[in-house]
Amino acid sequence: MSASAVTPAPTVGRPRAFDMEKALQKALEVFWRKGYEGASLPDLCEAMGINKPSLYAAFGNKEQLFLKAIELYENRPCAFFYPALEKESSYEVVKHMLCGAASTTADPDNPPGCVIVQGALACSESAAFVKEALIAKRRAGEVALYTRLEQAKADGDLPDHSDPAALARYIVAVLQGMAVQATSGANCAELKQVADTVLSAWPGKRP
Amino acid sequence: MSASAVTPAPTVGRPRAFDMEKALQKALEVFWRKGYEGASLPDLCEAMGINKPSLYAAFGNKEQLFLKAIELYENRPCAFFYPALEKESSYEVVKHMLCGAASTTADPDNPPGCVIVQGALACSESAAFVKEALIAKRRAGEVALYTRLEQAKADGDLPDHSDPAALARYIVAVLQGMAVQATSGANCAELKQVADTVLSAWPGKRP
DNA sequence: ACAATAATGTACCGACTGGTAAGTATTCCT
DNA sequence: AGGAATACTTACCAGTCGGTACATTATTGT
Repeated sequence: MSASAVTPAPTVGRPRAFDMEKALQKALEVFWRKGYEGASLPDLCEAMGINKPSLYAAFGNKEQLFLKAIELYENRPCAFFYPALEKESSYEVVKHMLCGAASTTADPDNPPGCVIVQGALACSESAAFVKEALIAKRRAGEVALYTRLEQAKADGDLPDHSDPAALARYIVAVLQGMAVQATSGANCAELKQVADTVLSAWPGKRP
Repeated sequence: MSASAVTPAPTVGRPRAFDMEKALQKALEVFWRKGYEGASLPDLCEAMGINKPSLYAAFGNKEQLFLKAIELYENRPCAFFYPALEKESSYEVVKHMLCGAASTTADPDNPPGCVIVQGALACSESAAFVKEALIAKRRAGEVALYTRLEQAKADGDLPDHSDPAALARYIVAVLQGMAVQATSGANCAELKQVADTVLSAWPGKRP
């Protein structure tokens, strides 16, 4: 499923002079900070330490580079999301998501916010495909949480009158709002206060 | 304070062939849908029904046009926010904000979302001024709500142990998250469910 | 040693970006 | 009627955009 499996390392020819994953990491930082359209090819090349032909040979084009950077984002900085679904109670699921979002979106070692939110929120028609891809990622997260909360309701963890779809949408809205707050300069402690506010009123059972 | 007061309508010379406010309304729609950088001058001119020299003569440049469009946005589609602060109880303040946001960001007659959120969330350096201006607008809203919730606490509307700053940040995060959800395709009913979820756990007194 | 293969650096491409110079048309004031 | 003032239209500007052609360099297999 990794890129090297799709494009196996060639045995002949001049070897690549840069580390693809490190370059992708640098590209992610640029897209994260500037968005898909705000990140120019010179921006990306400078950060990645390569030039345009190398970028195109290794990653296809700007759009494919972005999609690969998003894949890396989901596996590294944003790796807290799907594992949180495995927690035993809905309270802990939500707690891990909210605290993970607070830590990640306001991490001083990374650009502020969430690239899946701000990568292509409002953009020109030429970025429509990327915008739709990010919408799909956001919806997938919401659906996964919804499914988990359905199970919590079936388990008796959430009360009978609760609406898992509405709760999932609510939590996802808070996560996305925290990302916006991070780009506005909110720090981790401030975002954790938001998380605590949500958790203090969570209808599910406590651990 | 309006533009016509700063630039009084001239009594001599060829009269302007278009309605400045209607043109500004059209520009707002383009910026709302595409963001500051995603909206090109041909996009804006076509929607406004004028050509570039007329745009520059009437509005200055793209940046000033954007700032004037945002001003219009605050006075029209987003006019619910500051009046909501006048409501008698913190519950009603928050209710009006959440319901107003649900109606505005998912209004089928307007682009989805909130231009103050998505107008310049992640962008290139050349849009830094616009980005900072939008951050300031978002913070101003949060501060205004914070001040109102401080008063609610002093009034005994909110419990003594409550933290108005954290509550204001929480509500603003939900509002911004709702805007992101609207750009992802959420409709008004779905966003109202988010609003209801927040309101059902609001710590303030009910009307 | 030599072909085959692949990555690199340079230099370029057409299209588009925000912005403007200059000439023309329309109005008010005298 | 004529001048002054303003807006409109056309055509253009330099700079940047994403993307690539081409020659060069570095490696492997024979």
